[in-house]
Amino acid sequence: MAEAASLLWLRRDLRRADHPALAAAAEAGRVLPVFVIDPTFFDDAGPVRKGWLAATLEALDESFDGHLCLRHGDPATVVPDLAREVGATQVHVSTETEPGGAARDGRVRAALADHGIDWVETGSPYAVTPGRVLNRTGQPYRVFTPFSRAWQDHGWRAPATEPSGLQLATAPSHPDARRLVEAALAACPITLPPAGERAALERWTEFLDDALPGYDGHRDRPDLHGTSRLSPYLKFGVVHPRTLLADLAGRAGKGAQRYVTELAWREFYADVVHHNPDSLARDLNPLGVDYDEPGEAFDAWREGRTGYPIVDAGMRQLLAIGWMHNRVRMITASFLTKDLHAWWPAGAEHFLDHLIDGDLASNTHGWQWTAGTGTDAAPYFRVFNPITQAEKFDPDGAYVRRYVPELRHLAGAAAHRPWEAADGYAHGYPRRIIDHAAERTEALDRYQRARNRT
DNA sequence: TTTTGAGTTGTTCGA
DNA sequence: GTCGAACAACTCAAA
Repeated sequence: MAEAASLLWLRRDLRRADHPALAAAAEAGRVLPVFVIDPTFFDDAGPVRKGWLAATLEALDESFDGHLCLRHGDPATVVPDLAREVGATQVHVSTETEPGGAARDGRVRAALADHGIDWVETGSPYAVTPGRVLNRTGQPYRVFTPFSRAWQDHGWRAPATEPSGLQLATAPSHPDARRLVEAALAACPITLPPAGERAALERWTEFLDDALPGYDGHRDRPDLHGTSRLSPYLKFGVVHPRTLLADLAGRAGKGAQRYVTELAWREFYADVVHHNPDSLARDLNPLGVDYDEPGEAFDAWREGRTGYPIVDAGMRQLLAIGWMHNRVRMITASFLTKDLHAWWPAGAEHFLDHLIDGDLASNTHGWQWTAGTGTDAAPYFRVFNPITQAEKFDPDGAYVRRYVPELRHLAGAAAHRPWEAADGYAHGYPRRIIDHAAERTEALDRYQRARNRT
């Protein structure tokens, strides 16, 4: 059943609202929305990431009234084949800026050109497409704050209006693709948040009403619901940052400004990766520090049994719900890099495997920030103290008790120091695997030695 | 061109 | 308990 239509190949834009590429495709006539499960990316993904993608795809199919076409295979073959199958002369996409995806798009575009099919890019996953914010000498920014100012000065478009009278085309999904989605849902080891656009916008509305005024003060508190928890939706473009920025524009106050700044971080790291694609695999600013190979301590870190309550709570939260509070990401990352002296990619990979919001650019550069090898001119002496941090940001110990049952008998902040309680280890909580003060000194020594070598 | 000020998220020590 | 200084040195941006 061939019907002339434009293809809308969806990737990191799994939504209907505020979707410039959808609007552009609709202008050309009927639209066939398609998602291609690319083994190159899919096969290596962990069960949590696969599960979240699958749940998001199901919600997307529902929002397209069952018209989402699922295919499986190399997009350079699958997309041209599908275009010819339905007689499409245009393939519409949102620009992919991440290096791996951009390289793939280059191949798909070339394959389409062989068949005389047009490739049309409209919009990107960012308010400002990476590469567009430059300083006055035409160079990219490498420091966040100036970037953030220039990014806000640059500004962004108003949200795209949803095309009226959208005509959807139909093409059968591939049985393999359907099976993979169903299998991914069945194999997902955790309870996922509600997937899809409606759930994302409901969460956003709730956040605006309840938490935005206190966001600036509460965003650092893992024991509170002070953050928007929209990152899993931003990851697949279920909601676009421009939509959020438009909602924030009418709101005064520190909370709104702070949220804009947090969105700027996401855009900054995408921009840094755009200009430095190699920094996904290598240190942006190598320091030449000696690192230890991952061993038993690394396993203890991953499984949340380091004996440091806030670290273990964070690592267990990650495994339990596929998400970790940002403050705790920093604490656990500092622990791995500074207390256990591991090179950051081991930790970054573990995070990406388990986070439902795992974003390559933000994750990689967040880790490099912690390791002191990224964009920030990080003072080498910035080593997080897991106890001080816990007492500051989880003052009542509620976060620790939520994820570490062995410490639930310790009231208040005492949960952060089981070694000081007579019954601290009564319920099997592990002893500390390292001494923080000693490892802090060791980390500082290693950074010092590296500096002396250069 | 040169200079100056700033840089997400910290910790410790000593007064 | 609280507070300010010290912990180095470098890059970047803007005046």
